[in-house]
Amino acid sequence: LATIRDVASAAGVSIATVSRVFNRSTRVDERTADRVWRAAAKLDYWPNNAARSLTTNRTQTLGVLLPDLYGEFFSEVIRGIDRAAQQQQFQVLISSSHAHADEVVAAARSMRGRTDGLIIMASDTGCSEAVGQVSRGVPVVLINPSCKFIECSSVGVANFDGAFSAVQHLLRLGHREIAIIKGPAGNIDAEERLRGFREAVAVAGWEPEAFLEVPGDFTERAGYLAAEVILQKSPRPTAVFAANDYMAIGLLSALHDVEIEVPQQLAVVGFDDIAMAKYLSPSLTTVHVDLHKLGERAVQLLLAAHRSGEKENCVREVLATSLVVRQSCGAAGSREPILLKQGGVNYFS
Amino acid sequence: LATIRDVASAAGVSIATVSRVFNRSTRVDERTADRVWRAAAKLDYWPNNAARSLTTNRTQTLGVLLPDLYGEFFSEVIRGIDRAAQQQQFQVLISSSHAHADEVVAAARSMRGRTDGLIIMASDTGCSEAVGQVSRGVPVVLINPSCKFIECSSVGVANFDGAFSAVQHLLRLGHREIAIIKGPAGNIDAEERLRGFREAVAVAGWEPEAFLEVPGDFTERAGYLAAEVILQKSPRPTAVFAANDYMAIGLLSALHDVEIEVPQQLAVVGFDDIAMAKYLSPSLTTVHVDLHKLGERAVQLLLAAHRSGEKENCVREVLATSLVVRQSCGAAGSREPILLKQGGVNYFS
DNA sequence: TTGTATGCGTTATCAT
DNA sequence: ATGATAACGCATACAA
Repeated sequence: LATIRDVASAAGVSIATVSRVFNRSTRVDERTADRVWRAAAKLDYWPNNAARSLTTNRTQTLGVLLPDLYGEFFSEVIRGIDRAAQQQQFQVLISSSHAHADEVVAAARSMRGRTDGLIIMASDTGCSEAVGQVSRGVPVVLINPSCKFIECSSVGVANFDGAFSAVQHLLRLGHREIAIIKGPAGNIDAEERLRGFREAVAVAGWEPEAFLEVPGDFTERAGYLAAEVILQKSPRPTAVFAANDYMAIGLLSALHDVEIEVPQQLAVVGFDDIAMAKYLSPSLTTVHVDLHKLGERAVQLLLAAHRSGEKENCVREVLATSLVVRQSCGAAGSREPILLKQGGVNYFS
Repeated sequence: LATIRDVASAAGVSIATVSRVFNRSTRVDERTADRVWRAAAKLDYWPNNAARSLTTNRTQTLGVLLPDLYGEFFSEVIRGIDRAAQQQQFQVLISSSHAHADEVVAAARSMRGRTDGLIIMASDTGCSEAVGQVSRGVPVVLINPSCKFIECSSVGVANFDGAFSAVQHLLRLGHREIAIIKGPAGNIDAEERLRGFREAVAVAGWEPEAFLEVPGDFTERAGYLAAEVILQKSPRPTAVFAANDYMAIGLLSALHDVEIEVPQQLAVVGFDDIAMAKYLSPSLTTVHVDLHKLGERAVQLLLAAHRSGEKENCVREVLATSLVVRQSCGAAGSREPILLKQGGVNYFS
């Protein structure tokens, strides 16, 4: 593989000139530059990024640390990250399966020297020191921060508000026996959504303690298994708020299997509005979250910090949610003619 | 940020010793090593990977070039790649939105010096020279190779076989008017699936020319719009083979909107078996592809080439497909009790 | 406009 | 077992 020296000698110039041509740093004589480009093309030369970042101390790369890659949730966030990064000529170094604090620290370390900054998603509480330790050297942006006390920019989702409005909607429809399928313990999103559920109940003048809370872990399986608990309670709930869509989907499967009609016999609401939600039957009423934007904003905050010399004060953003009323909660919900509603534009964008 | 020199002086040793401790290369006196670890911990030191890879010429990173990141297809492939890479202590550098040949070349170049190898997915035909040019310097593995003539390892999907068996199934159910919604022109997957469709028809003793072929581009929208064309044809088709699941989903939406019953009035079969397929109503009969394994095998082939000094002969693998018969094609298909079938294990793994 | 020379943080090859 | 030092490929301050 050709180096800058090969090109220099092939073009009859010094390596400094070759460097200048590739970096467009100083004015170079047009004919000299031309010779350089030719030589480079012939030798199939392109600067070695490892060497380049060693001298410049910039990598044009940002690292992304995720707990997992499964499902539409992460998929969409990554897509947002990738697009925003690409727009700024940045590359993306991904590393997943980091649930615990020590794994996050290890992954962050192993990226040292390869990234200009880190986007970390660690929804499990107890990652505080981990992030604190990591964020000393490199600018860090948190997605769905699990701790409010860290000095670190972050972008999150209005979990509380979303859950609150979803449950409020059920209450307004007349439901008085509402169950929740909770997310995993120690997960900040899960806890906030639970808080929103309880608050909506309390504000409506009821006792949250009287409402059934079924444990779950954000997997479809948990939603499926929750069905039994819910159906056995007496008086039987007339509505269920699942803390995420996958659990709602599992619940719908179970209800289908035991031939319980949704929403007539049991109303169901989810959270996240993954792509699948509108294709289910009945289509799923859920809390919409702009996951793409979540990733995009994380990148923008990170690059802002990176450019301002990392000394900026930390910025904390929270993305608003909106309730998407479909069929699974009864009443107003209807199956929308999916495509026609979008007009002529490509609705994938 | 601390460097190896800081640690060396803090521990009262030379930088060579620090390097040795971190690389476990030579035997180092236990007490000396201990001093080094302590000093490193105190200074929060970790080797700079850019510098390391400059001298070792290894990056422990593999690059992934994709045309897009949208949808479950890419999501699952990436997940397979990430897991396999992580298992081998490799990191993953992602770059998407590379539809055209020149973009692939540019992306590959911009990764020079940061990766030990490249996984490229460029299903568009005409990327031959691009890949040929790229694969000179770095080991490359192609996913769904668009050209059989390149000297390069690859792992693909049995598109032809999958389409063939899907259409054969429809023919066996008695359908004689079958339409296909095609994938984008120039896409190798789309072309192979079309070929499988035609061949199945021909083998059954019919004229492929007499069967309706509706253009599409793998998007849901295309499937939705195809409905009109299909329903207007006379005699009206009794079955449709969509070249991927997203188009099948779009078609199902349209049929729902105009109140055509599936499968009674029109049978539908898809391709890919994305997670959503089994939750649709009716659940979608489709050709299953192990996308996770696709990514995994790509990594394994790449690392094998990387370790063997890149001089190995190219290996070409093709992953088999299997038809998953559900409700949308009528007859045998039934809605399976999704979770119960999986037993007690976590079926996400 | 162009060339020379230094340093980036490491690993690896010699020494000792 | 440990230390000195030469690469690695490039950017850049300085000199010409």
